[in-house]
Amino acid sequence: MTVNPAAFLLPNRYIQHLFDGMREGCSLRSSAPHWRITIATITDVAKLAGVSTGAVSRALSSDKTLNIRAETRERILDAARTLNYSPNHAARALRISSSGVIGLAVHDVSNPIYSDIVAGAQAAASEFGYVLTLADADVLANDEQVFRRLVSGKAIDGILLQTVDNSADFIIAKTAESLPVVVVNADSTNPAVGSVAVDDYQAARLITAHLLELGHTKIAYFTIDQHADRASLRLRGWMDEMTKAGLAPDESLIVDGGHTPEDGARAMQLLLANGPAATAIVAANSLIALGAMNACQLANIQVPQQMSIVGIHDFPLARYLNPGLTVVALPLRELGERAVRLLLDQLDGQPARHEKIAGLLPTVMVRGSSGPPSSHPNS
Amino acid sequence: MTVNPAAFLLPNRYIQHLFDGMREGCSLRSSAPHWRITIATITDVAKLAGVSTGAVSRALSSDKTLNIRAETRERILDAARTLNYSPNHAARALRISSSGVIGLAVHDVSNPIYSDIVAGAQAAASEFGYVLTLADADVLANDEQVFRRLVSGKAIDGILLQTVDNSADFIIAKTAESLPVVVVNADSTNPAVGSVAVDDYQAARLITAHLLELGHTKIAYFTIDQHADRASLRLRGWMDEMTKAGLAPDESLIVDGGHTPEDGARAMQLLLANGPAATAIVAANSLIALGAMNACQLANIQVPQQMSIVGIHDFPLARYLNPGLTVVALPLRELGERAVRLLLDQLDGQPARHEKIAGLLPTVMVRGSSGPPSSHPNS
DNA sequence: GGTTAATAGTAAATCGTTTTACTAGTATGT
DNA sequence: ACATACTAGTAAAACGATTTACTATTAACC
Repeated sequence: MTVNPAAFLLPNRYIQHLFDGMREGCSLRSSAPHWRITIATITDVAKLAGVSTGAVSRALSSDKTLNIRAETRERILDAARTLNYSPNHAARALRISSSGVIGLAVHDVSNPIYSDIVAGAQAAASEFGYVLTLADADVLANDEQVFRRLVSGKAIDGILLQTVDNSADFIIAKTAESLPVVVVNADSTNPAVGSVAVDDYQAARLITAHLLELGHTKIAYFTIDQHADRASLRLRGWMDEMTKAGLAPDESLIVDGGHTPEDGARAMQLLLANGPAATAIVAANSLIALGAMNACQLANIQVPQQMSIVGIHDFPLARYLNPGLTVVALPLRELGERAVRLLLDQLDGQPARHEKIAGLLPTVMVRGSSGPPSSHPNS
Repeated sequence: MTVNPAAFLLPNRYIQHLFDGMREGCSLRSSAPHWRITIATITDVAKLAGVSTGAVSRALSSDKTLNIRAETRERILDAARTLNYSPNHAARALRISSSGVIGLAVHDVSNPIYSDIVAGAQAAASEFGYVLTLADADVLANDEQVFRRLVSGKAIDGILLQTVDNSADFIIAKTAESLPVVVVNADSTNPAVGSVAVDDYQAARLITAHLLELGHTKIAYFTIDQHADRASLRLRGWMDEMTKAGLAPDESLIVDGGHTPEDGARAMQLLLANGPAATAIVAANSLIALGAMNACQLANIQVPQQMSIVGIHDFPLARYLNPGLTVVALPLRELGERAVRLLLDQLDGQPARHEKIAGLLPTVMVRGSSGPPSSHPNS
């Protein structure tokens, strides 16, 4: 969310070596006469070095089975550098039938909940020399052409799918027949489809425990209407933690939270209108929590003095809310990274795996929106 | 920022026609034996229809110069449907030397300020049958390999660059020699590079006018340290509007605002510590405004009663802040769309153009963070 | 009946790589 | 002197689409 201050688009230190020796004079067959620089092909390099294209290809990829004199190798490398050669992506992809591109279908790029996943995937992909193409899942769903071009046209080697509900099971299964697929933060029953997930259950328990420690006993839960499986894990986390504390979770404390701030505000109004006197709320996602907090402000209910509100998942702006939103942070960046690794393993021919991110536990970020209940001795 | 409620990943209605007729039985030469479905090539279609591959290609692209019987054409179309054929992306790209992919180099996908641009570009790209590859500008800058693969490898047909400062001018010029380039929300002095920008000057004037109308006379300005040219336009907008109102803009009212919420908070503390008694602040970007608002809360200064704060650029969470942040909304979605159109025009061989988005004026979104000054009769 | 024109396609080159199989030439061993 | 092995590469066939130039066949016209 914050801009990296050191992030120049293309810093000066980059300029030197990148364009050294780039120049004209390569084979001219571009159909677009207005580009001044023509891109060198492997044939240009071969000619300049006085060898065959095969030798160039094998030298540049340091093929061990190629017998070549050190001097010749140097000549080839020099020629490649001089012409600023880099293999044509399409030709290479066609020959080796692999594009070096992986797709990430995401619902809403601007949703802060997903941006960490994207960042993690981006990092892991480029670490392994892959390029990440961000496809809008809605576009994919609505535009058959684009989807076909990507999947059937072999434009991508594999795809990371972020599902929001379970209605896509069939299509995932079908896609997985022609392409490696990993579903992100969802469980997959399909053995051909890999999956990674964070520990939603633990996260819900931890954040509920935080409220219990503050002395709350009447803790409501705002559900999320997406990710059926993930949602039930979070709900169960709240339930189990309540039960463990000797508080039988009251059915009336569970409110339908939707998934947007607007939905969260509605849920809050509902709770205030006819619910029991809850003193705290666990929202199944932070956007819901945000809406709930907003509704409290409109209804003149002090947060956290009269109502503590916490969310599941941290996002960069959460600490700048007034009050700052207490949340449990999920390792979503790591989720994105692991998803890419899983996909690359499948590309290597390994069977699909199902992982849960266990190493990095969810952590509670205490901010202003949670405090002891007003009836509690601490208050 | 909010999730589109209708956004299933791949809705059921999509399933029917997409995979109708997908089946096995095509030519088998996949090197990965664990994928059950092999993708059909144009040769498979030609064989099934009993024609040459040339006929298939020309029929599917509805080549006008092809003389073909309606019956034969039907047979070809049927065969393509049956095999669920879709042209191999790499082969096609190699032959026509155009990938159908455009790159968008963005700094921080998760920055809410940029997400509208991405969404607009995404929409426009897929409208014209292009795929958008989101490249992280930092990765591009740090990883020569990736950049070369994209640019010199012809993996993308053109690139949209979002610059943050002017240090990249040289590299942009160099890139523009081999690829069409459009810089987004920045001015370009290079005639070979296209550019689109919103009306930052008007935006600053409008939001300043809003504060003046409320009765403020001591309006401070928090500068932004990026986008040198854009930044000065915003500053000039504030200055001119102040001057027009007969208020000679006091130099001490201009504070260095940085570009993150943290920077904004620091600027606020500086203003409070030794500045004159400003009653309102125009922040050159909304993240700065957010930080400033946060600092006020920590310093126990009521917003907007004791201090009005407004920002330039709207983002989805702005209305859920407490109080909601008054901003001037920039047509950034349109900016992304126009950038893509400009790039596609350049791909068509048209010269690079420089556009300012004039049709859609910036609009002031009044929320809770701005109000009349306490000393004003209205208050 | 012979020329021209339209119809209905096809054959083959091409895009730029990668990779397999092969070939000269030289060196080694017996 | 002959077979064997090594060195230092090369030639050519893919990969899957597009496109240009061409070819049969039939029809029309004078």
